[in-house]
Amino acid sequence: MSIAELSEQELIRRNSMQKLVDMGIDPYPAAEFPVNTKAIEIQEQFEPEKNNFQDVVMAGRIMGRRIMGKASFAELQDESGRVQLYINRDEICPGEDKTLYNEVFKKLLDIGDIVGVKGYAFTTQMGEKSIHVRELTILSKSLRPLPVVKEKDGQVYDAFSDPEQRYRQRYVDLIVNPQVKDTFLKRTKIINTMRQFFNEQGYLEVETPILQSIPGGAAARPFITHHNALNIPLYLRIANELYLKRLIVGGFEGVYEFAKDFRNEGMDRTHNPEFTVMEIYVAYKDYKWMMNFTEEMIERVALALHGTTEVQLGDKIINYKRPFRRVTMYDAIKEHTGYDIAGKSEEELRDICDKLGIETDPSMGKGKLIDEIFGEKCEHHYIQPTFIIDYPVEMSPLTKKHRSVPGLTERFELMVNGKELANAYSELNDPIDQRERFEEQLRLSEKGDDEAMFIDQDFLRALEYGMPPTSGMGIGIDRLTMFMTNNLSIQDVLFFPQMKPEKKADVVDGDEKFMELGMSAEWVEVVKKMGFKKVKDLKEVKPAKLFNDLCGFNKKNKLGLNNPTAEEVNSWLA
RNA sequence: GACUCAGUAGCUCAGCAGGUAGAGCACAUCCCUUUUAAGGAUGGGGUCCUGGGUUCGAAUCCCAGCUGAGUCACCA
Repeated sequence: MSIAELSEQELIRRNSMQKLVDMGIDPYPAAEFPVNTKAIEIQEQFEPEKNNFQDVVMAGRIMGRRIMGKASFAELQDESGRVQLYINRDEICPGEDKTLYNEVFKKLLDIGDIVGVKGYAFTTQMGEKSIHVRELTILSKSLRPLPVVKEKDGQVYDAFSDPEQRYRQRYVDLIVNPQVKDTFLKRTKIINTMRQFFNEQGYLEVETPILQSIPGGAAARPFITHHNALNIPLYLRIANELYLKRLIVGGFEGVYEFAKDFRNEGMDRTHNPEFTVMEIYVAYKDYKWMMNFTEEMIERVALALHGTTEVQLGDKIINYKRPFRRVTMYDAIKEHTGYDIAGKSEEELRDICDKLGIETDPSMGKGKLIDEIFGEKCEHHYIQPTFIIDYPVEMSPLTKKHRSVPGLTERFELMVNGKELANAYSELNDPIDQRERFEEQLRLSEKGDDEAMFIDQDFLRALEYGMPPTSGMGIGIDRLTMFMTNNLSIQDVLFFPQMKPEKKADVVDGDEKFMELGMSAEWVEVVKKMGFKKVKDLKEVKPAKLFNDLCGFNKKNKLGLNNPTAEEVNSWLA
């Protein structure tokens, strides 16, 4: 990287690093630095009268400094939080040589540097628990200035808040915004709580293929890739449902997977092209059992995270205390539109849609029409956790037909805050019925429904061997995390949300290419700083304009260079 | 994909009846007490997102593009 591209502060930090090296201090030492205390332990457990923490070794990042003559304070931040350091010149430099304090600490260290300290805990006159530092070790020099976020009385100043930068440079976001770190700690706790719940029941955590030759188990546009050795197309999975069911056929009675799925569709605050779903399948159960299981799981997650079932979400409080309300889809539609759609034909449904002001198109079948009515008129009303049950068969090609109501299936979706959180069925295990449903999907596809499912012949073969009655459930982990951590955007619960790639800097011609034109090195730097990255770009400018701009730049930036003559500039561009 | 808003110093943001680019923090030099959004003094730092246009003159007005956010469309 050429000097011209670095900011003043970056140059200063690089110089500081070089000075450290010149003093014989390695800015990136290799040796282990064994730590015995975390910041949070000092904050929570240090008591002066107990005289504990008198021999601590800590490491972390310097997040703030207050330098006063021969004593200073600094904020050390480790994974657990922050603790104040007290550094006294004559203690870290007992002899005549005060270099470590005056030079190394005061001048060469910066906010963002990673250091190790040895010392003892004490309380300052202001009453803050702190570490009295006896020994200071540089563990890693930081070459880029970190945003400095300050806070007083809960008020945050100069927050690092630009969403683009926060998502692109999540590492910076995590360093300076503690609530961000907290969200991700909670995300892991959600997953751990669920995993523990499943393992207690003896269910088996499994892994199934991400690269699939038939993208099945859901209706969505897949990402496509190509396998060279086999010379076949492969798809990134849109769901893992069909593989988990194959394992139930194989004799496992409870399997689950935390799975990344991929869908090549639009992105917004609730959709990312790759996202995490947990799917679980349990043999000899039905969707009623699964409802109880699901609400127990979710209540448990809420309690593990918050110690209560009541969780803030935006301006609402969601109460995850079970049992959740259960409403059939028909009742939901009756409740919010006044129409009883039981037994209605496709034509009648289309008519109802017209009356409700819902747009339809001819490719929509009965199921799709009902789905539209529910989505437009009902879904957003279900703020508190509610199971919507018994979906029309047309919308549920993998679901067993309802045991008593014709035209419906044994399916539920869990709605929270007006959004789908989980989806579950009594799984269709009748291979003849399943084949017919797939063929119906094929007809929909030919009719123009581009999200209809493919037929997976091997899956049908598996069902023909016999799958026990099974209930399965899938739950969006990203969405669950959003609900449980009060984040309204999926980007805030993914470490690295998908972004358009940053424009990579244009390729820059080497200095020597410019110098071949007859330019001196100092002017090459000026020309590059003015934005000419290639010799070619330079040649496109009129010599007179370049001459003017060069002299102007020299003057404006007080470079103090001797201006070239117009003839010289002419000769460069010749 | 459509519309709306935004892009100015390392960070947060002012400046927009067009007339020499500003503040706070951060940074540098100096003073300093166990200080805490530390304080005081001085100073350096900018392709005002990019490219066109209007104009004697554009950060500011107009057009196009890039990136992001929001709304909608699409989408379990």
